[in-house]
Amino acid sequence: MAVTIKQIAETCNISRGTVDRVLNNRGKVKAETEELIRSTAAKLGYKPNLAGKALAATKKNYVIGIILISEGNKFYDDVIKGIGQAEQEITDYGIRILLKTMKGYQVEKQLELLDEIKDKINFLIINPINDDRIIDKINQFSEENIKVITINTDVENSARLCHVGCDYKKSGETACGMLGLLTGGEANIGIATGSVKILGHNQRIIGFNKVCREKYPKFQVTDIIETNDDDVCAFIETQKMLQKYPAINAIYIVAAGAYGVCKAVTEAGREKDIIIISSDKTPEIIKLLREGTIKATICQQPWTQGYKTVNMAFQYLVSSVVPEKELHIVKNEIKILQNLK
Amino acid sequence: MAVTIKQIAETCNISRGTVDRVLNNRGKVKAETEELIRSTAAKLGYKPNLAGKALAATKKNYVIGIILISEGNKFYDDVIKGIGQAEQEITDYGIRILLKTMKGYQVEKQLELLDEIKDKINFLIINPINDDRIIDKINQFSEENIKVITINTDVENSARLCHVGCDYKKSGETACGMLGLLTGGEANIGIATGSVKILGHNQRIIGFNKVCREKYPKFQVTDIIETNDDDVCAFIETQKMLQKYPAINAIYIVAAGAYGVCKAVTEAGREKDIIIISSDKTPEIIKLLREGTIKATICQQPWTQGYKTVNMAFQYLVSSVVPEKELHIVKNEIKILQNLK
DNA sequence: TTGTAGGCGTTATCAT
DNA sequence: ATGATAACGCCTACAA
Repeated sequence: MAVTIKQIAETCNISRGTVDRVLNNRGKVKAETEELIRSTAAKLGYKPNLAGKALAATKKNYVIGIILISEGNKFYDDVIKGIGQAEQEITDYGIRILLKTMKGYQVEKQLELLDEIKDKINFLIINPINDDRIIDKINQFSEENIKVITINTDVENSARLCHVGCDYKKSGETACGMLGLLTGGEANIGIATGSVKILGHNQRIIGFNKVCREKYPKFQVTDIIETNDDDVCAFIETQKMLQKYPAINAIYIVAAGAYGVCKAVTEAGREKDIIIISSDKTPEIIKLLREGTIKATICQQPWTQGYKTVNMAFQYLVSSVVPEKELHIVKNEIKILQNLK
Repeated sequence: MAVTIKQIAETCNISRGTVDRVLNNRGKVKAETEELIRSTAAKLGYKPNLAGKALAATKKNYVIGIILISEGNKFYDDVIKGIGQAEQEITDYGIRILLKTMKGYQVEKQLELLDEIKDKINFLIINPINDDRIIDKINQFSEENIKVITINTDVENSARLCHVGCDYKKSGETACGMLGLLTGGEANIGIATGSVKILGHNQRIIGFNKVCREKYPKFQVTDIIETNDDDVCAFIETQKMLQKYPAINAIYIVAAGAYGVCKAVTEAGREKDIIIISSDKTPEIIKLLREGTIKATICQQPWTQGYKTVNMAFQYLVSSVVPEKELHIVKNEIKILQNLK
């Protein structure tokens, strides 16, 4: 049987209350008793019991607030499913979830949501815009004992507990590795990114280029276009690119806009001789994989991102467990027609 | 706040004890009170609270027994890691794990372990040999209220609660799909299976052939050899195969023996023109991927298999939760050099 | 057949 | 600064 607070109290001839005060740093304990308790706790190998903590925590009615830039972005569908699963599992512990969503990268809007949610929550999960005002807000929440975890996108130098997301660079590396295998290592490549202003997209391209350089010297990145994550824009830009560089025989789609890119390729009658690799697994991409226009797509475990993040918030609230790592990086998954699931 | 037993008792003007009896089917309750309690429980939307149950369950000192045919099989390393993680998380609930391992498919040995473990455990997780005597034993455990979950391999018509494992057929399909992408859909293929007597291996081949037939008509499966999951045997058989069928330019390794197969290929100086795809992610396979001899490997989430299974056992013991599905199938993961992790 | 009460481990409140 | 006690939700032994 594991060691309990009660046992520590008994071996020290001290009340459970005092032991609790020491072990949870609530103060108001004489230095020597504190010392005694800490040492015997260590000696006996005390580990707080989650079930007990959880039961006691039900009284507190904790709320986890979540802010996602998810509207109009199918990628987040699975993130939200993961959140939902975790939510189900932790309602037993009296913890609720308050989810706010928004559309597009407007700092003002996100600040507004933050203010709106602040006095209703005990923990914040956010998909932050990389802006100083947002960082300030995160730090402020943190100081007022609303701890923060960032999900999917991170911000530098903030007081967040940790970040849960993917390794964008590795995602790009994997895309290039896949393309290397599918082409025999020789290709003229067009890259369709979302925006050169978005860090994650750039990191993917950096990873892609790295593998090009180190492993596939005959890969030639001929052009990079921006889709602005919009299918129409993607369509137009891809058309232009294919006209300008007819030698292109492979395309790496870094972000959204896959449908537009593929439409331009098929309209040009090039779907047989251009190999396309994409990112993430939206309904459109699934369709394009089924049709054979896209050969493979690199995913980033969206469900797991949502699930894990909520679970870490739960652990913190109930057991004051601070995530052991600052970065929690999910896997890059390669999906082809046969393992789409 | 969620509904509790206490609340149901109060609204029914009945003691908590009686409500507990009804809700947990302990009998000895008048039919009409039972009816009353059940209906109000349903009306109020009662859901048992895990934290409460778990805390009460600590007194019971439950033990989960696990029997794995894992010795000398690196695949299980990650399964056991997943089990370990789950174990850590549930010790808080006073549940322990008792792991027994064995080597090779000897029915007698597994029966022996089953007898040895029986009176020490409250739940059984097993990687069963497909034999009637084992099935009988599983049914017997189940009747004596030691419920069973099968992991990685399943047995038909047994009283197991459910099975956690991979979809071997899809694994073979994915391997073929990958090979299709890497070869342009034209190849002379040699298949190196473990044993034609092992169900999972055969299912992989069935899946592989299915995609051949339906999607890659120019794929030709020229030869199938058995490695008996042994590298030396794999080496010898592969040598013979390559001599007999020099046209072979792709190999699908279904089970263990990858090192032996690859050794034969490199010794024949054919590593540049034979594309090799394997299964699972052992240290040898990682090495061969790094060297470029193997191009891709199809994995089956071993960690998740271990983790999930223990968690389901936990849920059953603490909350009598019977798995909602009879089959819990993990994903087939494609790993190449860049996303090995 | 039903009710009562104490305990699982932790925490919060009130009293000392 | 410390102790005592009740409570979280559930289970169980015992009493009625």
